Amino acid sequence: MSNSALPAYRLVKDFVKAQISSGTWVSGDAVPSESVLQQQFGISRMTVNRAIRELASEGLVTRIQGSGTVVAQLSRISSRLAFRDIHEEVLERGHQHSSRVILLESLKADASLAQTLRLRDGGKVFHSVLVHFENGVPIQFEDRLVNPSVAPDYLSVDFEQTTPTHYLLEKAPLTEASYSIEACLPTSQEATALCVAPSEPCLVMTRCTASGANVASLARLVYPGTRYSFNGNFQL
Amino acid sequence: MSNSALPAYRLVKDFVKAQISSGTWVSGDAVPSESVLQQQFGISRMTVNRAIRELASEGLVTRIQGSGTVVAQLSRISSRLAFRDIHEEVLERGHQHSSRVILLESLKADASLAQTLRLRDGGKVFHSVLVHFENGVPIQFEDRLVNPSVAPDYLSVDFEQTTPTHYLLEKAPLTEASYSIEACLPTSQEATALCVAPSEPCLVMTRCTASGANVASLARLVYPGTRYSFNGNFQL
DNA sequence: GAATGTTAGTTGTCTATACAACTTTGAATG
DNA sequence: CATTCAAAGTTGTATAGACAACTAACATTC
Repeated sequence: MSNSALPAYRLVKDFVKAQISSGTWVSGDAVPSESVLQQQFGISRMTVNRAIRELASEGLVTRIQGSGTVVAQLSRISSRLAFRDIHEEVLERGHQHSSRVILLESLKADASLAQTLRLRDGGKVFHSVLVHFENGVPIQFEDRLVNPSVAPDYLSVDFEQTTPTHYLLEKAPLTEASYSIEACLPTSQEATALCVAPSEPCLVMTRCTASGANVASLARLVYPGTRYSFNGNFQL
Repeated sequence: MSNSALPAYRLVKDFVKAQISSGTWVSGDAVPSESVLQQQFGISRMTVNRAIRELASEGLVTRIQGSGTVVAQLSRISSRLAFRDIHEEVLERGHQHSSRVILLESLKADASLAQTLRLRDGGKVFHSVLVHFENGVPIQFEDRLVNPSVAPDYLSVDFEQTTPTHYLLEKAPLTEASYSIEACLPTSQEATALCVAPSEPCLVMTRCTASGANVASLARLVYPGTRYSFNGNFQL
């Protein structure tokens, strides 16, 4: 079923990967120069260059102009962690998604909030609180603050039809985001909304997203510990 | 301080990125074909090809051979989550790392464990339990099962000098890993070792690593919720 | 020995060209 | 109308060559 004829640059990549994953070459070892690989494989230097350049961008080797290429330190496993819109995520599992709006309001920013959202002190901020359900079971509590200059009509959106994440991504292209994942106990409001005991640990993601120069939104996403986990995998 | 002369492929990349981050081009929009960009920038097609190919590997655009290139769905933020050796991680924060070995033993695998580690039923498995400290404060409880065929002398290593993660990475090049992050209550043993109340939520990472055809290790890493969080960021 | 210049080797970038593989469109055919 | 075929456009891969930028080792000079 595998492609009978892999492109040449893939052969070079796979060869180097095999040396690394078999332990033949270890961290710090020199990778043959482009001209050596070029001759060994009987291909042009540009093709070798592409292969090794891609390996470098994948973090497997380190290149130093003028010096050479070495096998990278693999002490840090690095894998892509993806945050999908909760709506899409649930649908992807073949389940049904619904949500309930608990609160949708406008409030005045205090000093620290104004600073986080890069607004003037006392400026208006939109605030939404929702619960998301997967097949009728509460799975995410979403408490969100939104910069009005990014989404002026945020308060008039029907968030039982579309999610705040989806709406915001449409209104303001995402350019930057930072997040933090912790384990916390839910507040009493969160425990009630998620139908969990106040003593049950929850995964809490705090996420700040920016669009260009504006901070778009600050969200606190609470997941019941027994019903949700972040998963991922890494492959050489 | 910025490079006065960026290479041509970077100019093309930055141009396309700017269109996306400004919202001029949105998800699904067609990106100009390579020949169009080639003429607009007055450069060769290979250079344009490199630029767009790299954007595709970064997930910003989607290419379909024969059809064209479109702006990708950005509904999933994807950022690299790195797992570093706890020792390096603590040092990187400028703090001091130490660890205490609680248990180091050999045991017989039951059926389910043998299957997970891809061993024969009843085979020998190494088992280690450690606590890691950051500046003397317990920060990670590490319960680990190790495949003896990958690290035969695991039991004779001094894990107050080196960490299991570091040792295993040296003995067996990592080729694959999968992980899961949850919020749980600690077991009584974990609570005691981490000096936290049994009711305090903890972040639990379960991680399975493989080296070639062998499953190398299965680890349960427990972090006190109040002292640890996973952080990351995304940038267009 | 120390400083300087030279040289060979390496990676970084770019070009012009070529052909293959695939998609889409539209024309020709039945 | 439906099918088939052809053509144009797009991306995927590869080449041979060129020059720039940088590093490391060596030789020369002071």
